[in-house]
Amino acid sequence: MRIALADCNNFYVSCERAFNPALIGKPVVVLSNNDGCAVSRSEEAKALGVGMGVPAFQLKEFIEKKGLIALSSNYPLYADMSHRVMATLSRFTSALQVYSVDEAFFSLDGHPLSPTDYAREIRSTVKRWTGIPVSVGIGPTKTLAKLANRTAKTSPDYEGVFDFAACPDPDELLGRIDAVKIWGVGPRLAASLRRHKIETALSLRDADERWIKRRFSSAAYQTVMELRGIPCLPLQPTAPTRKSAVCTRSFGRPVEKLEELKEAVSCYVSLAAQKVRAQGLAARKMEVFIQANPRHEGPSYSASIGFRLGVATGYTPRLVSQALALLERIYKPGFAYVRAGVVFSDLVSEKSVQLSLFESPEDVAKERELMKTVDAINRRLGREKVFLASSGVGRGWKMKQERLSRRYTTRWDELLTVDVNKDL
DNA sequence: TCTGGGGTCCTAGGACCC
DNA sequence: TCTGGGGTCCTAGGACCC
Repeated sequence: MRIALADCNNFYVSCERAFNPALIGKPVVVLSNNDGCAVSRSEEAKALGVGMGVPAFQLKEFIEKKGLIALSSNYPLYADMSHRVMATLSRFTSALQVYSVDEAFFSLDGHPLSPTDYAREIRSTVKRWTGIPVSVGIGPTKTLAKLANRTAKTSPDYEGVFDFAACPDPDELLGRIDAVKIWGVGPRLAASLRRHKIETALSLRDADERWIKRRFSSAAYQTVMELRGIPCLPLQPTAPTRKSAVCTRSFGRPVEKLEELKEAVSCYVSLAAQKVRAQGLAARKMEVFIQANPRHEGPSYSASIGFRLGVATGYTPRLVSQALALLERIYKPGFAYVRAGVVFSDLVSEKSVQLSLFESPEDVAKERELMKTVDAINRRLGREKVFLASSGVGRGWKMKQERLSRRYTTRWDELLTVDVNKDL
């Protein structure tokens, strides 16, 4: 069994560079939602010492003195580029598991070329067809493919492709990898392991697996087995249907009034419900939460409340009114709220929704038709052209995106134009 | 002054049942 | 004073991932 992991290098930054070559060779970061902090960094930015998750205000000095370029995140662009990369990868394998926006696992079994040669061909094709640089790691298990990918990325000698099987001294390599870098080992587990003198991938691999299972978890046990080359995490080529959909935002300013919170929650319900409907699903459970910033002066407060809907639905007006009722129950005046969110879970297929005695199938069909129309309009004319008045008309709940690039690939009016008479 | 957002899975413990 | 045992389901919270 040979599993490969293709992972795009600095994905968001690479997407920006694909359409704006002026960014190549420069220190660039892409900021999170609301321009909050750095979430993707070019190699040059990393070399400057810009850390992952560094808040935007701390970047100011880098921007002014070191020429750092900071961009707002452009999700429509990244989503489209992700599809292009995945479509390209899928030409090379029958079993592609899209693991995240910028990563995919796939099987390399049954190809005539050596795994390394095949991976090189894949890598150069993706670069040529999409402009996105990817690294490929190969191993007998997903966990080892992940580690191999890391090696492919961090050691320039390998030119973006590394096969664990081709490694002359795997123990030496594993001995150099900090346990916390292993897929599935987070800071908490790593700290506990350290207390037992397990500090590297090598020592975790050679730990007593029964003890690991007893002392920690079955997930940790699986990690140990995977490090030994025994697959516990199978390739899952078909994407499972989503189990939840959430929308949460920080406000960027403190909000005290219930009316304003209501607008925000209404807006988030609309967005999350749209995600649910986009997959042909309906929600049976909803949760609303609000948070008054513990970092601010004065007392902090946060609360969440869940509700089981009698009948699963994706109908925004119904969901909004329910959410607002929940919000009223947890709202306490006198706090400076900085964040709110909604979670939909227990999602079921729209087609198999069990109606109650009091629902008329005709009404439900009408509701669905209405939502379908609204979604279609918003898809064509841009997000939230049609929305509930309860979401407010002040546009106060939109994301802050002050340094946004164009949606080069998904909007006709934002296509890249090239002036052929001008030198680049 | 300004520190993201969207997911999944596991586990422990409570409620309840027989 | 002694106070079962086994099972299910649900929930909250933790941990981890990108």
